[in-house]
Amino acid sequence: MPELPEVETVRQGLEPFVRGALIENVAVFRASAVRLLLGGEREFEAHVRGAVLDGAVRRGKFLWMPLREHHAHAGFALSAHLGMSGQFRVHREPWHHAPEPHSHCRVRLSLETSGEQLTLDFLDQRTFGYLHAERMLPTVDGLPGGHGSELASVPASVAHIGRDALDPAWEAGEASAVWRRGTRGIKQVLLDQTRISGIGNIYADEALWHARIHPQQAASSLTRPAAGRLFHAVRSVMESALAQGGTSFDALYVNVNGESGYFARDLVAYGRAGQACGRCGAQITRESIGGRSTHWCPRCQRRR
DNA sequence: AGTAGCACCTGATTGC
DNA sequence: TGCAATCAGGTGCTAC
Repeated sequence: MPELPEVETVRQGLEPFVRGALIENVAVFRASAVRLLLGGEREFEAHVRGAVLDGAVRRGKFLWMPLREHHAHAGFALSAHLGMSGQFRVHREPWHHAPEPHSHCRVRLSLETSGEQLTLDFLDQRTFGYLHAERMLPTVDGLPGGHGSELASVPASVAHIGRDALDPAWEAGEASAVWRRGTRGIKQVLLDQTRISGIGNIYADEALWHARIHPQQAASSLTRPAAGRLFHAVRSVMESALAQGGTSFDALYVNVNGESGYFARDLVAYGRAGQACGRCGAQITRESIGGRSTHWCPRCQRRR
């Protein structure tokens, strides 16, 4: 569910609350919502309790909060993946005055930051998301590991993913060289987080519509101009969505204050099967590709 | 090495 | 009304 614009909205929302915040207490309500190298929620709790968070960083759909260099926590981060339905919610009340945890609340943290006591909940209906306490590794290229930090390091579980779709130092030519490898259709390549990180099912369909490319066109056959159009379409769609706080269809995606995003109004392909294409008027088609429902205009996105 | 298929979950909606 | 089937923003492991 949450793709790059939604995760970035969450990151920006968390940032002011978690920079310099001390984790005073932790409660894990569902053991499988936390991971640790050696396992066990007790160990997770012991690991993060007493740590000081140093801001919020994102690469692709992965989020993390580095732990400030300080005795046991040096070189570690509290990382998170929202999966299909994860969310962070900030309550500006201390632990004992915060609302009863929601039935989907998997982990609750109490934070102390510049004199204010906060309660930070991690909710996740479908439980594909998780929190993780893990070691930071240096990035292979020495470049900053993620959006929101200058540090050239990423959590171990993030090390395998590709460049962030909004990485300002990434250029269309480099991206298309990465995409062209292999035999799959371009949509499946866009969803492969090792080739480009941050795109999910909504924005893949949206970007392909804007670039007028058929989702099943072999990635290896993309012309240079088509790859360039796609690269820019990915960025402009993601930037527009971010400016509107992301796409919310229901309560499963909201920001840290519980507010929805408004990009659903601007979707031109995703979820519009049977409706008229906004460019040519043909009916938008929907079909399953690689196990994901895929929407495109059969007239202006031709396979070549 | 690259790729397809499936497992991991809960809950809302659809159809009989 | 009840119940089963289907679908949903994602990732990672396994077996080819």
